[in-house]
Amino acid sequence: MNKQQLSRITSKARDICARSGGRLTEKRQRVLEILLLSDTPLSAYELTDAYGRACEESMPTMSVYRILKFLEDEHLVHKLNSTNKYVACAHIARGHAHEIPQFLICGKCQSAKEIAIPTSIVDDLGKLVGKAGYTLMNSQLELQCLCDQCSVGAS
Amino acid sequence: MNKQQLSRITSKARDICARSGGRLTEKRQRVLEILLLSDTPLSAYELTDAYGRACEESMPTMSVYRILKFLEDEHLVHKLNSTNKYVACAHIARGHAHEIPQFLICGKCQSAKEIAIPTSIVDDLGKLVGKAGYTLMNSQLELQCLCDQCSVGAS
DNA sequence: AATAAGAATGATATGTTGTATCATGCGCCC
DNA sequence: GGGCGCATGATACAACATATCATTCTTATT
Repeated sequence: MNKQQLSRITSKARDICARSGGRLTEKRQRVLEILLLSDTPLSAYELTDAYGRACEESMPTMSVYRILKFLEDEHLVHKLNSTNKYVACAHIARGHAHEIPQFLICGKCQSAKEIAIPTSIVDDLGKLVGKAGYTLMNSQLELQCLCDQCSVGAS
Repeated sequence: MNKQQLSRITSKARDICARSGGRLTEKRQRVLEILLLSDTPLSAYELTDAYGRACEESMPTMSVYRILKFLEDEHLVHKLNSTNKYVACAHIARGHAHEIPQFLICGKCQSAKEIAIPTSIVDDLGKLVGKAGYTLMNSQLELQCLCDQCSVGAS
């Protein structure tokens, strides 16, 4: 991702925050940028370290958690429950559809790709859940995978 | 669950362990029983407490973790990654098919129901994942739901 | 510009989940 | 019954997360 793309995304993110009455402060923006530039999801503590390296000044982990919560509330960041790590939303630049995010997580290189679940599968799941006596409230799938690159390397 | 059902399941569990060269010791069996009798998934620390209450003697949490690992390896217990809690496998008594488990977790009463995912949905997911450049290695879905009972209560 | 209100961040403590490691106990086989 | 291996206990610590109160920064209003 180049600088231009990054600034386009953060600018869009700023708009999204403003619309909900929030503010994308410099620290919040830096945290978001670190996640946008990272190849893999990061834990709150890894983010704390990365922030320290990137900004020549440290941030308490507590603040990182608060900022992550803010960014999650604005749908700019997602949390991976299976790994306790955080990723930037892949759809900030384009309309930001608020679809339920699905993640493919490579078990080898830890990369995570955000994809959209087709309506048909969601519907099938919903029916299945209904037959079991439950109602689907939300479904952020996190699928344990191997990415093609790691697949090749392991051959 | 009555005593007869319970002993039928633990007996079956003992067979499963024996077949893989393991032993369902008294402590392992007690931990399994606590999970079988619990209405909701339990964390390792909740299990430690429950064990203490049920058995008039305490067990170090470390041992609970070890026992949970053993039971997981024998496919007698599953871990819910989204909540860091543990549930007894719902299929111990009947052949124990080793399907990929799927869980419906009620956000209100915390109950978790283990269901089987139809092959068609798994296949669809696999294709989707393939198109995204990944290979599905394993898929234990944990769907955030509301159970019918809680649904009614909230009306 | 002074100031008051509220939002954002810092600092500190503590709770929760999980792993590492070494010691001890216990059953089983020869 | 002596030794071997598996199971458990005890202790320490690492990683993830929240609670709470203090401080600083923004912004609106006068």
